[in-house]
Amino acid sequence: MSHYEHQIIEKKWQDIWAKGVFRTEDPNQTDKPKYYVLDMFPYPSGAGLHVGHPLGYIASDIVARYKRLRGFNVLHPMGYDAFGLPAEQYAIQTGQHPAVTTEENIKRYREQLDRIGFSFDWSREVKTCDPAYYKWTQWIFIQLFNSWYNPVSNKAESIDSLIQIFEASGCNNDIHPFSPEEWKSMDEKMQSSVLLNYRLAFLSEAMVNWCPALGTVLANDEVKDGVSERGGHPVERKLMTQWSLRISAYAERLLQGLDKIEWSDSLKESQRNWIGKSTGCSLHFNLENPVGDVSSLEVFTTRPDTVFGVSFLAIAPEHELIDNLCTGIYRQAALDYTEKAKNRSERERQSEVKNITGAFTGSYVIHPFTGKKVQIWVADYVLGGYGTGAVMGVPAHDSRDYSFAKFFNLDITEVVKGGDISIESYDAKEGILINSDFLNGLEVKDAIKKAISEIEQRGLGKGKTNYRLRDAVFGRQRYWGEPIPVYYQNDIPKVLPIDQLPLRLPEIDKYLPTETGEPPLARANNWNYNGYPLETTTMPGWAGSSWYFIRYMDPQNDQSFASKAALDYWKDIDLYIGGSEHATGHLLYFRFWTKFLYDLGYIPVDEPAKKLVNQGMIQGTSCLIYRVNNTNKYVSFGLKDKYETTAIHIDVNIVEQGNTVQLDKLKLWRPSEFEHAEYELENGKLICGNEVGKMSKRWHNVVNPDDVCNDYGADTLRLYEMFLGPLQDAKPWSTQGIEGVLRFLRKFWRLYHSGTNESFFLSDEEPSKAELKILHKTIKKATDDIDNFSFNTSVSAFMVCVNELQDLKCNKRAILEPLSIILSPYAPHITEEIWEMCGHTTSVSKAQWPAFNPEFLIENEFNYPVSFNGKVRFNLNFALDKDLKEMESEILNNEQTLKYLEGKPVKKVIIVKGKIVNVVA
RNA sequence: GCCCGGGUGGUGGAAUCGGUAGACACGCAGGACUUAAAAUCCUGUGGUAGCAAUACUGUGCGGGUUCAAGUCCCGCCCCGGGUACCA
Repeated sequence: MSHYEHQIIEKKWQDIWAKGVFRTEDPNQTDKPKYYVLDMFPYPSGAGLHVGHPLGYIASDIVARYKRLRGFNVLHPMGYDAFGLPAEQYAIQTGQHPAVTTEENIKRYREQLDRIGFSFDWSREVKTCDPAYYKWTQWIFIQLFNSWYNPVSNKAESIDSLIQIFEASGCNNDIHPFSPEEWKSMDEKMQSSVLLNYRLAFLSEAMVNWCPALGTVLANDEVKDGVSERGGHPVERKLMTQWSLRISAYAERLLQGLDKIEWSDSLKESQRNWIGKSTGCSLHFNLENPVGDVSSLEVFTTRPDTVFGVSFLAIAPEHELIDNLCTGIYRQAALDYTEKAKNRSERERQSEVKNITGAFTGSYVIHPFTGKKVQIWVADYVLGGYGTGAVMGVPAHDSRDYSFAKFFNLDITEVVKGGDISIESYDAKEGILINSDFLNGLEVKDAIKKAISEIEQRGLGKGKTNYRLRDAVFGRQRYWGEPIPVYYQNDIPKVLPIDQLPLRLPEIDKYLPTETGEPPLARANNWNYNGYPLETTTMPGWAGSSWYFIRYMDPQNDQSFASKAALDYWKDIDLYIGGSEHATGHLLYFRFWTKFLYDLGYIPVDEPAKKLVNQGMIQGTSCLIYRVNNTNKYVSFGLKDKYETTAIHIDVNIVEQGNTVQLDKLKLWRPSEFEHAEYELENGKLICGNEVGKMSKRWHNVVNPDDVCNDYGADTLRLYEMFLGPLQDAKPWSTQGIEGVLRFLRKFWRLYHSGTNESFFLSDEEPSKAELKILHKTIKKATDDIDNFSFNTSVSAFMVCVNELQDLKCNKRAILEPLSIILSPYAPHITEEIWEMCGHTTSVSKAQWPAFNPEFLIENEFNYPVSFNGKVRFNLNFALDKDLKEMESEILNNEQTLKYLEGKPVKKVIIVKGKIVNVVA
């Protein structure tokens, strides 16, 4: 074979690899260090993979192959996040079992992945919908149910330890304190409901995001801008009894843990914002007229220093005392307002943020320090679900309070110097306190401390930390998810015994809720345990993905979720690659479950992934053609402004060079529309417009990697996706430039084919200094670039290397064999073929990464750019160890120097060794 | 609004520590080989002026630090992503 024929080579090696070349080594049989590189596993959708999906997989595969060459035992698995809404929606429409369609999709994904030449260890594949897998997801749920978060030891512990505390010393929290005797006298149901307030998996009545169109509840991260993330359906708030996970118990540790992991700053920042820690204090304002036994309103503030600037109190429309506080002539108007505010949907409230609304309740509180009467208002900018649902209004130093006070003409008292409160509020946390009695003259930071200590001393409140992070709703009114292993004995929720797992998903006739509105599982026959009804909601999509990285370590184990030996060897993920869209969902839940399992001693690490890299999205480039309105005529891009036109998306696969529509293919694509249409061309061509956006069927801009593999080969696809730009950046897909990569591989191939009739030939001659320099320069660059995830520049380094070796007509084995090893992580098929032609009988993936020898790069001279006042004028060659004084005099005596000095005296000569010379005149 | 990125040729991008801006690739122009095409190879390619050597100019805008700034500092403009009445 003298030509590079990618179809033949790639098929050949993929078949050989499928025999288990990339099987992970058993930790007991090897002393190699471990390296765990993981991709976020895909949801197998019916649409298959597009060219954007493999981007991260290619990067991780390069790292995996590189680490193997460096002598690591690499765990590089792949699997499927296989439970989820789309399969179920499809089942509802077609009646096909989601397990069947999911399995078909997985098969197609696998074929597509195999064509790209990934080195996954498929013997470790996991599927979250497999009962052998979800048995352990259910097992973890049971552990969560059987645990509570002990604030003293600051970790999760068995619920039994809490029961012991209750039996020995009762409970003295503010909400429902009880004595040991009272605890013992409670019946089972009462005890169970008390314990539910502590269990990490718990049943509670809570405000949830209810999506009527999907017929299910959604977690906070599954709702974007008031609509569901999947499908874009409206979401409303609804009070429901739901299974939830107490992630809020881990808020502080999830925050602290970020400091010790190597994740991108933007991603850590998203998680910090989502956790939303704020420190401040609670503060009680006594009511002028107490309501029953409630004598005060509690607010939470991060700015207790501004307490002397309070000119009103504002409470949320959901506040529990609202009915009691609305009094006198203001009562009706205030209640009307409350009712209206409560009925507005989340979406409306969000879209009308700028509108200032509120109503005076007619009630007052007494300012704890000044003794003055302060009005209580109800306002929808105060949220019922955060803090205490009540805030102190300090218009001078909070922009929302400021707009509110301006709108309703309330007092604005400046208490921190630094701004101009006649124009806007001064929110900054710096300045000197004024008009504030005992705080006067203090800096804000000190004033906050002083105010809190004063508040605590007078018994008005306490220093306090609040988190925005809410507990995660865990039940879904859906079929296609893990059944929750819970049954109800006399209405008391109990978890199934471990030996009853997995609790298999039952067969049902239809995948819809029952006529009475119960979840689909209620349709199942005999859905009970020993006659007691089983839970009918299922787990959310993120349950299985919260721990899958552990299962890959020991995927077939049926005694435990992974053996201790496997866990101790593999520990955590060294490199995790995936999209940033999971920042506040999956990546938070998976850290939470890891910390939980760590607390119970099941795993040896409390952070799942040491390093995380977000690959950017590959966007689609849509192609648009322009139809003249009310006609059947289409005009080329440059002519569209002459008419009133409508842009129409057409299939990108019938467009050449990014903008030339192939008319014959267009007519075949949609004959009814285009076969008999009229076309106005430019230079004989129909030119289309372009638009960059998400790659999706809807815009006809999906490019299938299979097509690219057919036309150019998997090695070209791999190199090209890496060459496009930095891994982390978003970039639109375009095949402009892919030819260059194919050309590079052909050149590379030709280096090894310098024999007669371009047959394979390598010379065993000693390589020259120049050849060794090129090779070692490239080894160094390739090594450094993989460590820095700078794959685009290493591809260009390979191109430079091949160009230079070609110029030298290099055909030396001592150069070209190591070159094929360092290229092999990027272009595994062509390098396997060449490695075999070189006479090796084992895979190039079993070779050793060539050692970099810096001696070959040592230069003894350097061609210095000589600049005058910073402008480079000419170059001079000097030995690198030359005496600087001598250099200086030689430069100054150079005839060109005289020319550029233009007679001016030399002030200074700066010589930076091996870099530059600058003459200052 | 706030937080995080980013702004460099016709295009994707490079410049990792403040030291020759534009590597590598695409595209384009010209040429070689060929009956022709494909493939391959060679030359040129930031802008302006010039036959050329060369000169001036040039990394979003305005200022600053420095012998030297795409890179550092100050002020602004624009683009992308995240997030929000979170007190």
